[in-house]
Amino acid sequence: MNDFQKQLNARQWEAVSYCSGPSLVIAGAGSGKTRVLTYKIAYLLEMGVSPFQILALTFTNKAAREMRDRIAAIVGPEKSRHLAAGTFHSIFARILRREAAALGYDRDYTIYDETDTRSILKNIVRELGLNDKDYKSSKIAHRISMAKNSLILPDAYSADRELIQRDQRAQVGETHRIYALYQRRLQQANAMDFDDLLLNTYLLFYRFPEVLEHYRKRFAYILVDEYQDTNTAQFRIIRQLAPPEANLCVVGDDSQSIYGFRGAEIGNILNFQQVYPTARLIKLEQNYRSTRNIVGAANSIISHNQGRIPKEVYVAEEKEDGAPLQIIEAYSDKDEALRVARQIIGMRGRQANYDEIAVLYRTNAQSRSFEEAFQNANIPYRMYGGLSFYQRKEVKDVIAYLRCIVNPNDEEALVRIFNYPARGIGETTVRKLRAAAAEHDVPLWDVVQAPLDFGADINRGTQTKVAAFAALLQSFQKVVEATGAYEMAVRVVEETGIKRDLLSDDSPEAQARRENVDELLNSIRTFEADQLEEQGRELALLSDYLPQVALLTDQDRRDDGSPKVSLMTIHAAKGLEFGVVFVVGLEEELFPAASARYNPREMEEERRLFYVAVTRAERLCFLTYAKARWMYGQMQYGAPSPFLAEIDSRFVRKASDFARPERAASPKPAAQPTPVRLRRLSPLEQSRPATIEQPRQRDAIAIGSGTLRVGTRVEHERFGRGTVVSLEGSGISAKARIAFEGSGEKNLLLKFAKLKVLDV
DNA sequence: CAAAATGTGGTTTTT
DNA sequence: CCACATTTTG
Repeated sequence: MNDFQKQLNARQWEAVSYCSGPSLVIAGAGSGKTRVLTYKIAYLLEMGVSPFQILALTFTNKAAREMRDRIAAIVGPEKSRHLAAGTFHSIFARILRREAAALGYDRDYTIYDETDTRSILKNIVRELGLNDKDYKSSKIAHRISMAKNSLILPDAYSADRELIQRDQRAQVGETHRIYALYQRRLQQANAMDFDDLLLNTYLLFYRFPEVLEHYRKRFAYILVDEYQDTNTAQFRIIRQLAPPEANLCVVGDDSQSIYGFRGAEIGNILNFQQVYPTARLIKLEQNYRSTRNIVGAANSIISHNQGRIPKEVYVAEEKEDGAPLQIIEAYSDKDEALRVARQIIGMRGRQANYDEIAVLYRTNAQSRSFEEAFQNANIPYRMYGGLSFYQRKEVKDVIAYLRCIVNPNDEEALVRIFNYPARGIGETTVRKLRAAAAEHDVPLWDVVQAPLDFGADINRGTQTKVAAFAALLQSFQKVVEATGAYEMAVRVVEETGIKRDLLSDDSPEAQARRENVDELLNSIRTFEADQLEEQGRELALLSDYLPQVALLTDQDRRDDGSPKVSLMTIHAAKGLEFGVVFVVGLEEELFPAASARYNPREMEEERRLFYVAVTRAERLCFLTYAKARWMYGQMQYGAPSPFLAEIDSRFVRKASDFARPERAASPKPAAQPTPVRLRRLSPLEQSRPATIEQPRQRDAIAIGSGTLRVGTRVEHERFGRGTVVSLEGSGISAKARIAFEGSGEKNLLLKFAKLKVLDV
């Protein structure tokens, strides 16, 4: 115990040892937050608290795994084994499984992913006869998700005039009806989407106080990581489980709240003390990660935000100043990537190894030029994000089979595998079967097993095929309760013809597909082995495997471990640290994102994102921007990000235009870059993009429906009515800047934008 | 039923 | 420009 205290600073120790009542730990970037969480749990265990009584909630599997591993390393695997430490979703999924019946679900419910959701929404939109231009599945999915995250059920949604009006303004006034149907369909399929795992947990506790009481008693100590990212549903569940005087410890940093766009409520952390008035506030402000320059720069960035929990992150006396942040200007996105590559080559071996370096960008689309440049320069890299392993077609296909076997009502999975591998059951047949199911209001699986009973009009040959398909699934279902998950999966791959299908093709792509399926099978085997060993079970079933695989992401996969430069979005980098960080694409319109420009709340989130990016760096931080960027098939010219000017000039240097990137061969680093004082851009400069060859300003440009001049009133399909502010370029590169009523100013390529001239 | 043509839209996304 | 989704075509 004394040991713990010695390994922590005073604040950290206070956070660890304060266990009687609620506490709010504000953990500045690099202040040892994970350390506090793990030591706190270890401390509780050492104090004799039973692991069963501790609930630790995180946002990622990775964070949960790390926490468990580190605790196990301190107190040993025995004591840490039975901790309820996991993501909100996985812990709640387990509770919901146990209590499924209370909510009218079966314990083997399926967890639907976004793809499943989108596909259902598309069907509903079609059935309701709504036009899918306005009712795009992504848009509807987002609205429904936001509602669920705010604990708004379909009935409440329909009754909420404000919500309905907001939807109507966005041309999706029927969203509430879609939502209601969507929920019905999920229930029918015995399925929950990600948001339901939270929503239904809340409902469970709300409707069944005795169930809540049970979990309240059980979880005497609750810890929450990354509290600034909780949404309303998560907050309300925490409040259910932890009454005002409970031993609740939430840890987070309001300055690192970057998921507002997804429903995270920064207010949860800002107002914590109002909900838990007796909460002890502990601030961890000493940064152990970064140099003085980096911390100074980060502080100056975040100081431009209003509405923060006051704190000043500082650096220990003995920590070095380090190099100032270096701003690198490039001519184009390609040039930017090239300069970054040269820097990396230059410092390789001396200042940093590949795996200590990260390139962080605002959008995934920016990764391309870096991939190219790194390939040319022979720099090994690993890209995070992009499409996940579990989203690959072949992986999803196998999982779809497994899902159907465990939960035959899982309609999305059933439809997916109907004709894979090809068995001559075409679209028409599926449509007929689904129609029959809808008409009789029964699960699709019932119709599949006896099409004629439900009046599905299909011919003799097709009937045979459908019957064979049904028999195949039934044969699996019969044995699934008594067969290990791995054996089941292997049998599926072999007996359904998936294996044959994959082997029939010897293209490199098919080879990759086989490897992916192999990897999936291996992961199932590993899962089973872990279960047998850890839980001391005799058999790990598919129904044990599926709930957790649905909650896995690509980040949960290991790679080969050879040193590589990391390429990722800033969002993906949260919680990580690197010796050297390149924050790239610091341009107006890109970072901060153009859409945030007129919205102070979003601007603050963008700024926090920038703060997160810079604070990932331990020793060196580079900030780069390109004066021109290839985007949407056009060269776009932009100005440097206004964020650059917000950094206190003491902590940055701008690389002189003549300073060459260091050469690998040179014994000493190149000459110190010349300091440049960043000043705020005057309004005039801001409005004029810093272009190399500025496109000519134009007085008038003719388009299909008339002639555009400054001041011309126009209408755009998506953005509505607006007024032309300026015109430039000609031919295919003709552009207009238009101030839209409601959606702000936009630069449009006339080649693409279908504008209608309104007045004459 | 798959390949080819055409259309579309294009932040971030821990689960 | 490029990734994708949908529609058309052999």
